Amino acid sequence: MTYTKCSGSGDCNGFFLPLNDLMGVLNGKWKMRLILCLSSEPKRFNEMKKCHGISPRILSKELKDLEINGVVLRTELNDNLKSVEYSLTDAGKELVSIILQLQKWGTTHRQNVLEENDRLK
Amino acid sequence: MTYTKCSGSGDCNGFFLPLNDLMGVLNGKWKMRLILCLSSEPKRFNEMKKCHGISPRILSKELKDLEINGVVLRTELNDNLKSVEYSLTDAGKELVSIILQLQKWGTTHRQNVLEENDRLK
DNA sequence: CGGAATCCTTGCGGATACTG
DNA sequence: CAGTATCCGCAAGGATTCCG
Repeated sequence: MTYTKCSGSGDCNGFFLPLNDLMGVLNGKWKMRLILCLSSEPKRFNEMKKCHGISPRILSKELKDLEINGVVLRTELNDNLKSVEYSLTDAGKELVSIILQLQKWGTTHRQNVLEENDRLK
Repeated sequence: MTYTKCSGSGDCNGFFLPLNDLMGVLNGKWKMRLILCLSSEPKRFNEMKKCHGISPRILSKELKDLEINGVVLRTELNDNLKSVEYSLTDAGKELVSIILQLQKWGTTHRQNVLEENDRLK
């Protein structure tokens, strides 16, 4: 698996397979947000819904996706309140640190772009 | 800016702002791929097009987005061939290492999920 | 409380042909 | 060679209502 050659029609598909997997896990508008949201502490369905202004249909679907992909753990609490708690798996916690790096990049980078735009005026 | 509290209607919006920026930069189906594709060496328009099977309209748009966000640098070569070279900026190169971490996560994680599914049979 | 069902809109991305 | 222009389908995401 080489990084340098990208000739031919689909030579680099093998190289991008793991990235495809990754994007299948983090795709969409909400997944990274939800992961960060759970990074501090486990939360219940309605807690997350209120926080982000996400519709229940989407939230349910996204959490299910994350659960299937081993990022999130769903736990039904036996408190006679039918409440459910969502938390991060170990794999999910590994993702957090990477997402935080991306976030940090976003912060400093936004700063740079803004300064650049100022300079061009 | 606290990580732990997420109560109220939109308290955590401030926290997620940098993530929004980041997702504006990396959103869509192609951006991360293109960044990785350029990580080894600068490439020209048609090189990238052939490699990924991406339509010219999308490729053009994606590259323009990446350029605006300071990830990619567009250089017109003076070789009388009207050829254009795309390369990564320093900010873009910083992104590569993070994306590679995500990719690595995808690899090991895919493995785990597959093993888990085998175990359940 | 934690969802499922239903309906609807938007815009992303693809295909193709064309241009300077 | 490096894009634009035009058209189009589909799926992601949103709003709302209902259910156990």
